[in-house]
Amino acid sequence: MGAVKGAKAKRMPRAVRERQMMDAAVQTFGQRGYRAASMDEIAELAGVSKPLVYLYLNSKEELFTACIRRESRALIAAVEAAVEPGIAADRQLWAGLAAFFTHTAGNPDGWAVLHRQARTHGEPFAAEVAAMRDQIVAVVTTLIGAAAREAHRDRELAGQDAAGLAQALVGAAESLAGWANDSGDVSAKEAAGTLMNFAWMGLGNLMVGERWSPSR
Amino acid sequence: MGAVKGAKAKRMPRAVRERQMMDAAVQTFGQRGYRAASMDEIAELAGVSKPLVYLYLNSKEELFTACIRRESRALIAAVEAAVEPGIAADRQLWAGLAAFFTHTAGNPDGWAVLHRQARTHGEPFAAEVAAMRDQIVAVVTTLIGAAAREAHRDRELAGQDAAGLAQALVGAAESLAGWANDSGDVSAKEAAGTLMNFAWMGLGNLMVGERWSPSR
Amino acid sequence: MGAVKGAKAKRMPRAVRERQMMDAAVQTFGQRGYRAASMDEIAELAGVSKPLVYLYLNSKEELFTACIRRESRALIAAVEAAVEPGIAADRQLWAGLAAFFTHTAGNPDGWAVLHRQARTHGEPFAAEVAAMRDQIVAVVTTLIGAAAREAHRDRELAGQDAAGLAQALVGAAESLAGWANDSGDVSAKEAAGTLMNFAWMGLGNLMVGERWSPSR
Amino acid sequence: MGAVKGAKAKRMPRAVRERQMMDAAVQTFGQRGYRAASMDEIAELAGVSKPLVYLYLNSKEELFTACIRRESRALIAAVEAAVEPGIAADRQLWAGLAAFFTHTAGNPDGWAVLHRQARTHGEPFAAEVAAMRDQIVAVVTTLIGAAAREAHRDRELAGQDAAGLAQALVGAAESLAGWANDSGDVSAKEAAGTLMNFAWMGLGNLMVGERWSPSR
DNA sequence: CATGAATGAGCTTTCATTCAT
DNA sequence: AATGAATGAAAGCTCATTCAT
Repeated sequence: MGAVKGAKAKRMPRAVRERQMMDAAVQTFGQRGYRAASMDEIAELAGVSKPLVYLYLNSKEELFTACIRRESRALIAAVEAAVEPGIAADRQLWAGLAAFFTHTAGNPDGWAVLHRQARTHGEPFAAEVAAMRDQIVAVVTTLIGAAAREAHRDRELAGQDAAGLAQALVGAAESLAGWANDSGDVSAKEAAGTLMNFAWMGLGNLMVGERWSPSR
Repeated sequence: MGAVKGAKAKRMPRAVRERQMMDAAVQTFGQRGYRAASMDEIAELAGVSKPLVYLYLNSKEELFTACIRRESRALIAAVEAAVEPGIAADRQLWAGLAAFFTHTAGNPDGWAVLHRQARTHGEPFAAEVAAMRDQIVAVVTTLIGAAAREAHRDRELAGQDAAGLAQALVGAAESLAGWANDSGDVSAKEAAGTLMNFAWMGLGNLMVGERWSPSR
Repeated sequence: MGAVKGAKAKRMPRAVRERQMMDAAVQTFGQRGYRAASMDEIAELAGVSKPLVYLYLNSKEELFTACIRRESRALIAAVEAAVEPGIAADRQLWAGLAAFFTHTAGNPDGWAVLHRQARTHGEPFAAEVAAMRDQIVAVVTTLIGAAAREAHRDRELAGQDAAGLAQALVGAAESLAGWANDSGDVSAKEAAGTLMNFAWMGLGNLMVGERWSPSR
Repeated sequence: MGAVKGAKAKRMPRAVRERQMMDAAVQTFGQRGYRAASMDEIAELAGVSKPLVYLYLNSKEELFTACIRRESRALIAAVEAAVEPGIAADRQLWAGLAAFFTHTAGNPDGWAVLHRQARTHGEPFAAEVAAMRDQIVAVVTTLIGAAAREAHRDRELAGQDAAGLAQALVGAAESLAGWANDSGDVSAKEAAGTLMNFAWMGLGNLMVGERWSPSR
């Protein structure tokens, strides 16, 4: 993860070459940032010449956009694959969060591209990432809706509210991820547990000793 | 808000010029990003020549650092001014959050510098903003501890727990602030309310219709 | 001499372009000095764009260092090629001096780079040229030692003495070279003759034991 | 020597201020070189504001020229003061050389300005230093002429020859000075002695008509 | 007598991008 | 399918020089 094949191998099929380039690009964009990443560096890391990068991916902007799309799809796929429909809503949420932490921890450059770089560099890219966020929000909203119905309540949360809550959840997750990494050895599942405690039970309940647990 | 005096006025005292330059820098860095912002643009926006910017602020890096510091101080000051010691912990938290959202909404470029740009562009700057964040997290941790004691419970939250929760809360707030600014039509008080609902009550309670309210 | 092909010829192999650039650089550095020479001027004189100069030679400092090295090697080679081992020491010395004056006269910009510019602009460059000078001084020291032995005298010049005399001789030669170039109308052979007259008649006496003393 | 008064003292007579500026300028030009020396640095070292430097000395070029003139005069004066007319020519030469070594060793920045910087930076300055050199050459020529007459020889050395010899002498002196400094503790008088050994024994023979020739 | 404020012009360096092969 | 050669444009930074006070 992170390291990219540098060994020169000539005449590879286009799809393979393209993947190598995107791997190199994600790594470079994630670590250096959009502006600081140079096409030279990306090409060298991918083990190809610069004109080839342009032949396949047209421009720095398109390359960055392609990276955002690829990483978005991968993240969404990881989260969606983890959520088992049919089980209780809170369990689904927990599974989704765990998958989110696992994927971002195992793919830090991709996550950096999505979370830090794409939102930092103006309209063309921010829109791209907003679309992905909307998809995640939709998943969360659905889960919350389902939970509300489970609770036998007609009054669902309004869309705006759900969007805000999803924002807060992702922000809390990001923050926890950074803190957990710095504090040493907190696993993705532990982080998901902590976050569920916070999000599902609320501080008010936590303070009177209640806890959320996956095996509740 | 954002707009800077463009009218050329010659021979101003250094302190005034410096403020103009920093205003222009915050605006430019916040909107374009650290790399994309050019010293030319900053100078022009400030209504001075580039050499003067260098004479007073030495380098792009120092200028950016100065912006981060100034905006950090302003944000901390705004939050601390809002928190009235002595009242109930949840009310204090709400007041702090409201001040936070108010300040970031009224100062979007400054907030972008702190939240988006400074953390995206490497160690010298990230450290600067991390220090400020730690100050805020410390305040929140204290509030959560106080709230736990108020709940007349001997069993306090462990230090680690409180710290983790504070991290999650601050992350959620940061994320919401960006979202509220972008969405345009969410007021600071609404955002603070949403977050208190989420954080204090927990999703579990929200879905069965309970709400947190400041006038509880 | 000095003039460089200005005719634009596109797509030349790297080695050729590099030589053109170095030619232009030596000319420009020699005439303007290190600081006053601009990369723009060098690139234009070489008939290429500035980025190409940087692509091949990395920086002004490295370019200057490369010039010093190339000119050093050329000068040493010219002198060494002229000295025929086996003939009398004074004839060897004369041949070396003549070659030295011929080379510097035919290559005034290169000589200016070595003698005037490199020594004037700080450690990185001065060290480079000092190494070359030491090589020449070593050769001359050896010659003087050999001459002393040829004089059938048991009392050789002490090592220190020979080294000091070599220093003085090389210094005198360097000084004369600059003067001969500036005066225009002094040929290399004339300069070599003048210096031999001055130096050898003195050395001749020293080697048979005579000394000058203030209290003579 | 070298260090310049930095203490601020207001309202000094013009002559004093000018001297302070020139001291600072010589030091800065000598150490940094003409181009690398900045008027800012000179003004600060002199303890005055930049406009004052311009008021008194008009421009960087004029300032540099003034430095060259002042240092030239000082060097010439030192040498001329040491040469006692009436004593033997070789003793006079020795006295002059000793004074030269003493002055340049005690005034390294001034000597650097004359020997390294002035000759390195184009016409306006090179001419200035050439004039000084001519004066020294004239002194040496006179001495040699006197010596030739002392030797009861009618045939004097031609002017060109004398100029070349003076060049060689100064070059040898410079070279020896550098070498002596690096080798540790060779005093000005010792250096002068070594050089006289080298030069005078040679000159002595030249003046009685001997010549070296390649076909000897 | 002395200076704080200010700038036009130029420098080194980098980068995204394109030919010609 | 792939690349070595080449560049226009712009960015960060510095400096000699001048006003207005």
